Amino acid sequence: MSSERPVGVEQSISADRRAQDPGSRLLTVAAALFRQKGYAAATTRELAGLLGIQNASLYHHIRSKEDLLYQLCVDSLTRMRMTAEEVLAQEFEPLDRLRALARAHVVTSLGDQDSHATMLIELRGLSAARRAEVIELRATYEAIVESVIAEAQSAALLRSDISAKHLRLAFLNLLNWTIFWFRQDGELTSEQLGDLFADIFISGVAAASERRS
Amino acid sequence: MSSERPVGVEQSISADRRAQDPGSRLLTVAAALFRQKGYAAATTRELAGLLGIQNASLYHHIRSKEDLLYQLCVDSLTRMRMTAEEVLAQEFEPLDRLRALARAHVVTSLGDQDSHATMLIELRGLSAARRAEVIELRATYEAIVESVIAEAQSAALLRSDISAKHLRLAFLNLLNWTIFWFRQDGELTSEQLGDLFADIFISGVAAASERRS
DNA sequence: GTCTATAAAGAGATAGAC
DNA sequence: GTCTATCTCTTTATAGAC
Repeated sequence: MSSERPVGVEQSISADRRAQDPGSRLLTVAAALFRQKGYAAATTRELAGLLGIQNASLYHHIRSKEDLLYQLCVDSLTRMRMTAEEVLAQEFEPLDRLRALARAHVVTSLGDQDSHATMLIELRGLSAARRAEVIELRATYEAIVESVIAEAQSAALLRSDISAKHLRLAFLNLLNWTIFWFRQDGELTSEQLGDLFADIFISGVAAASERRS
Repeated sequence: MSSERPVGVEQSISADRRAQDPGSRLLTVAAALFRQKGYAAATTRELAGLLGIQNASLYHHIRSKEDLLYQLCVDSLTRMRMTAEEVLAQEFEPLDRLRALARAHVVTSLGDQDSHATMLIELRGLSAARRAEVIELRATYEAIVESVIAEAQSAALLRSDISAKHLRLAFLNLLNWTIFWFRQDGELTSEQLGDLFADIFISGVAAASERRS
C-alpha cells in the first residue's frame, strides 16, 4: 500500500489523526466516504478503491460494511463523552461549565467532522440492536449536557420557565447543525464558533435577573 | 386503489394535506418513506407497496426515483419561500420580521416534516445539475433570512460585531435541527417552538444597547 | 494481506398484455 | 392505470489461490 494519498474524498480527512495504522486509516477513509456519499450510497468498492485495494481485500479487515458504521458511531460518541467529562472535571461554576461544554462540543465534533456527521445522520443504516446501542450512547452524552443546564437553572442563572430538556434541545440544535456547513478553511475556527454559540445561547436563555443592560 | 391506508410509514404523514389526488399522494408517501429509510435505502418496490400497487405501475406516474426526490425538494423550498414572502409583506419592524420569520420557518418546515427533512439531508441523491438547482433555491431563501437579520443590525437592534452571514447560520442552526427530533404529538407545538427559538435568538444576539435588565 | 473469480440477492427501469 | 414478467446492472460478501 502506497503511503501517498489518493485525491478526492480523502482530502477532507483531518490530517493529524491516526494516519499510519491501517485499521484506523480504514475508519477515517470510510467516515469521509460515508459523509460525502451517504452510508447507503457508498459502496465497498469505492472504499476499497480509496484504500488502494480490491473490494474482497477489505473483508480481511472488516466483517461487514455495517461494522464500519457502527464503529464510527461508537468512536465518535466516546470522544464526545470523554471531552465532556474533562470539562466537568475542570470547571465548576455552572455557566463556565456550559460555555466550556459548548466549546468542547463544537471543537470535538468538527475536529472529527466526517465520523461525527455520519453518526448523527446515518443511524438508519444500523441494525435495530446496534442502532439502539448508539442511541443509548447519545442519550448518555445528552444527559450530561442537560444536567449542566439544569444546574445553571437551579442557580437561577438560566430561565426556568422552559424545561431543562427543551433548553438542551435548543442548545444542541444550535451546535449540531454546524456539521452541515462548517469548513476547516472557513472564516471562523471551530473554537470561535463554539464561543459564539455559547454566547448566543447563554445570553438567549439567561434568567431575567442576570441580564446585563 | 383502496381508500384505506396501509400501516407503517404512512402513519407519519400529516393528515390534512393533499390526501386525495393520486399525484400528490405519491409525493407525500415518498417523502415519508425517504425520511424513514433514507433516499438511497428506500426502494421503489417499498414505495409501490405503500401505495398498494406494483413496482412497475409506479413508472406510469414518474420517470425515475430521482424525479420524486427532486420534486419534493422544489416543493418544500417553494413553500418556504412563499411563507417568508408573506411574512415580509405583513411585518415591517425588523425584530417583528425576524420573530415572524422564525415562527414561519419552524411551523412550515415541521408542518411538512417529511419532505423538508428529505430536502435538507438527501441532496446527495440528486444529479449534479438538479442538486445545483435546489441549492440555488435554498440560497434564495437563506438570502431572505440574512437580509432581515442585516436589516435588524442596521437598525442597531442586533449586535454588529458578527457578520449577518454568521448570524444567519446560527439562526438556521437553531431552527433546522428541530426536524430530527420534533414529533407532532410532543410536548410543544411547532408554534411554541418557533416562538421559543425566536426569543432565544433575539435575546442571544441583541445589541448591547437593547438588552433589558 | 491481497488477489481473481463469482455467488446470491436486490436494485431501477422497461415491454407489452389487459 | 395496473398487471406479470423480465432485463440489466450493481450490490455485499465469500471461496480459494498466492
